[in-house]
Parts: sequence; C-alpha cells; structure tokens
Amino acid sequence: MKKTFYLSTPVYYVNGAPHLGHAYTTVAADTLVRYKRLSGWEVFFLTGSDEYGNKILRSAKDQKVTPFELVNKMVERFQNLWQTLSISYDDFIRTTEERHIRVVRNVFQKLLSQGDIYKGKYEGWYCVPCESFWLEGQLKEGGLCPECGRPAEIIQEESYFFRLSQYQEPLLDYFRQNPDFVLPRTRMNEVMKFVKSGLRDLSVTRLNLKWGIPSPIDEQHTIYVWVDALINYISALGYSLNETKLTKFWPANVHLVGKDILKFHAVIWPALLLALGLALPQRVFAHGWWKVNGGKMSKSQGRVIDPLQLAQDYGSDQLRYFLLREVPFGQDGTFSKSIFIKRINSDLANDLGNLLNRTLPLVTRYCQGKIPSPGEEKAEDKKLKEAVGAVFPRMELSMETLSFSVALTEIWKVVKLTNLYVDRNAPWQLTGKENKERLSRVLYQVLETLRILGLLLFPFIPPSAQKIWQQLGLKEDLEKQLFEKAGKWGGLIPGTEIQSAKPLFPRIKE
RNA sequence: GGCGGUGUAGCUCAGUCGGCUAGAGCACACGGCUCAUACCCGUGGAGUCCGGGGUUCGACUCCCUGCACCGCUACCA
Repeated sequence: MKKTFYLSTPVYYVNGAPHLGHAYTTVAADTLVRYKRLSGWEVFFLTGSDEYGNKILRSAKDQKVTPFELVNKMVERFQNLWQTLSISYDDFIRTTEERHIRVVRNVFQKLLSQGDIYKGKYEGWYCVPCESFWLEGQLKEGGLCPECGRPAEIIQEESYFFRLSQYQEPLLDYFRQNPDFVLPRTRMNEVMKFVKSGLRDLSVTRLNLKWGIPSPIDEQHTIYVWVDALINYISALGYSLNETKLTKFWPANVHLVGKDILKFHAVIWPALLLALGLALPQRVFAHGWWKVNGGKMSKSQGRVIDPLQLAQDYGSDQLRYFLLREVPFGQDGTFSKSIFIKRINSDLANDLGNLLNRTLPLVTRYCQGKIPSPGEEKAEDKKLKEAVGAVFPRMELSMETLSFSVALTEIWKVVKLTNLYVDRNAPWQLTGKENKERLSRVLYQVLETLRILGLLLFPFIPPSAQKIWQQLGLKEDLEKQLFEKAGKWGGLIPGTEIQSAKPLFPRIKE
C-alpha cells in the first residue's frame, strides 16, 4: 500500500481579493505535494475558503451585495489564481458547503454532550455600533474602539465555552514528545511558552451573528468562525458522515499556515482534536510574511501585491520560483519588483534557460537534431553524473523540513556545474571527425542532465519543467513520473528527435 | 515588563564539536570564450565577524555586560 500524505493550506478568508501571502502558502503547499507525488506517495492536498463572519457581512454591505454573492465572487477569483499558478489541489472546501456545515454541527453536538462544551457567560469590551468585542489591550487610549474611535463598554453575554484549559497538560505532553510538531523551532518555543502560561476556556459561540453556522441546540448562538474554520480539515475528509477518506488520510502530515494564525493551529486545533479523540497532526509549519517597502502588506497603505498581476506580467512559474527561492521558508522576506526581476533573470533566464538554449542548437547542428549516443565516459563526465545523482538525497533532506530555498540552491549547483562543463568541453570545437565520439558524449551528458533537472524542478515550476522535457523530445507527462525510475541516469534514448530551442524564460527588461 | 531570537563583505545570508590566510550568491572591476536569452567561464577588491570585559595555548563560535533591531505575550482571517 502507498504511503499517504495529507497537506492543507488554511481556508482563506474571502472578504477581499487574494494577495501575495495567499499565493505564497499555496505555491509552497503545491510544491511539497508535487514532490511527494513524484516520491511515490498518495497525496491529499486540501485548500479552500472561509466564508463566514462579521467582516464578510460588512464587506458585502459596503458593496451592496448579499454575503453569498460576495463570497461566490471571491472564491472564483481565488480559484482562478490557483489555476493560473498551476495549483494541483485535490479538494477545495468552502465553509458554506452543506458537507462542512453538517460536520461542524456534529462536532459541536458531540463536544457538548460529552461536556467539553458548556454554557457560560462571556464578559468583555464591546463596541455597539461596530458590533465587535475587543480585548482591553486592543482598545485605544481612554477605552475607545480601535475601529470607530467611539467608547466601548463592558457587556456580558451568554456564550458556549470549550474547555481548553483541560487540555493544557495533554498538549504539553504532545509538544515534548514531538519537538518538531511546530516548525520553525522558534515558533515551537513560542507556542510552548504560551501554553505553559496557562490556557483559559474559549468562547466558541457568538450571539446574533447572522452570517455563520448556528449551533445545533441553540439557534441564537452562532459557532465562532475559528472553530468553524478549523474543522474544515476533517470535514473535507467526511468526519462523522462518510469516513473512508478520514481513515485513509488522517492525521494530516502538514498544516501549512502563516505565522499570524499559528496559535489556532498549534493550540486550539489540537485541543479540539484531543477532545474528539482524533490523532493530532504531525506538523504545523508557520511561514513568514512578505514585506513591501519595508512594511507589512496592507491595503490601506497601498502595499498590496497582486499575485495574479505578477503572474500575468512575468509568468506564473517565475513567481513560483521567486517565492520559494528568494527567502528561507519560515522567515520574512522583502518583495520588490527589482529584486524579483534580478532573481528571475539571473537564475531562470541566464543559468537554467540559457543552458538549455545553448545546448539544443548544437544538437541540431552536429547531431541531426537527434539525441546522440553516449559513448565512452571520462572522469569529468562521471563527476557531473555523480553531482546530479547527489541532488536527490539532499533534496529529500531539505524538503523534509520544507526548506525550499535550500533545495533549489542544491539544484542550481548542478545547473552551474553543467554550464561550467559545457565551457570546459567546448562542444562547438569538437567538430572534426576524430572528435565525433567525444562530441556525442558531451552533448549526451548535458541533455541527460537537463532531463533530470526537469524532473527535479517539476514540483517548483511545473509547466516550465514540462517544456524542458518537450524540447528534449520527451513526450511523457512529468506528473506521472517517479523519482525512483525517472531519476536514474540514462533515461534519454539516443536517436530521439529533439524540438527546436525556444527560450523558456525570456529575460525581463528592467 | 516577562520570555525568545538576531546583529558576519555594498546587499541577502552560511559558518557543524572553539583551531591553520572567515565563506556563498547578487552587485562591482578586469580578463577569457563566442554555442547561447549581450549569455557563460575565470580572476580580483574589500569585512574592527555590533561595543566592552572574561575563560582559553587559541573565540565569529563559550560566559558576563552594554547597545540596536525583531518576534511572542489568546479569541485580530
């Protein structure tokens, strides 16, 4: 039986258009699952949309549409972006779907009946005009609402609570036994500290919120959006309805999240799972943010990057590559057009694209456009071949910890080495009859390396990798390959006709 | 305030157990090549390794201290 791999992105809150951060999480997720598929795993890759809550209600009012019309429109934009970015998700779950709502209500009911959810009173600062609760620390000086600036007041309301406090010790036990549960490590420390400092029970319903899932026994109370949203990870697998997929894929191998929503995934979600008697996910990975002009991305300050626009202007693989290569996954990064363009030109156009594009014409010219036969292997040939082979174990190591930039650096070492190999062996000088065999060997070496590079790069830049294969005359679908077979040196069959060279990554003029 | 982290070439960062002239990529300068997307290859310059003190035969690496910056400190999708 195949090993299974279940990876999720968050369900994205669709009160606005997707921005670079959404693209970042999803591209990273897609790359990881593509890598796993090539490694022979059976993958379930889930993404989706979170569609309830006050903010959406308000956005809808502002735009004079119904909330449902708003989220439908936004979901379409997200899905359109995913298609543009070659995102290969297996399922897209919307929290407004019946299959999700039923599960959320079942979960609520179960927790209620076993005493993990109880009825109590919630007390807090409340702004009446905004209909929002605030924490004391969030209020502006003088107890003013941070949103409208009017005074907030303390009110009490009935609410259902989840006994989060009960799970403090079990959570800590789990953390201690799985020190890599949260990555990067510094985030694990933060979570650990937070839990140690004491957990309070969590209010999991809101009164009079009209855009949400009503609790099963008390329709006045709407289930708190976070609880609703987190459950998507099991509702998509049919928890409490049809559990075939749940049995197969649960627990999740990785929940990929932005660092802003780490605690929900590393504390509240595991606690809910413990209460439900389900296994805990293996890993939660919190990645960093892209900063623009030195600050956090924000609409009000005009610091929003539209990933769709970038993909349309410069290419979707170019964007995928940049996001994963430029910054170590987990750290914050800086986005600017000029950094972006430099990276693309230097790595994709000059190093990789040009390698392919300088080699193919030689094959056309000296080998009648056909893959030559390898012939005798010299020491330097062997060196290149071994360097190519060495990438696989290194890549496995780095992908294990989601170190995409490291994996790409490893691949690029081979790209550079191959360019060097071409220079050293100068195939364009091996034109005489006496050199024919050597010429064949040299070109075969480079072409075969390019074939394997295509395979290695497929998780990162899928359509471009496929184009590399096409230009090499390969007709197979990269999606259906396995590292185990296709990663073996010698896959190119001499005599195969190559295609004419076409620049893969045109240089971008600044 | 508490806890955690960071401070290394112009820029972004690597530097495992403390050990010979501190590294990479990009940028810059010069040279080579001319198959190619004016590309690729080679050579080179520069760094008080945040400041101060200590341990040690020896510290970028360990300890103390000062400064600067960043993160977390629950109901913000």
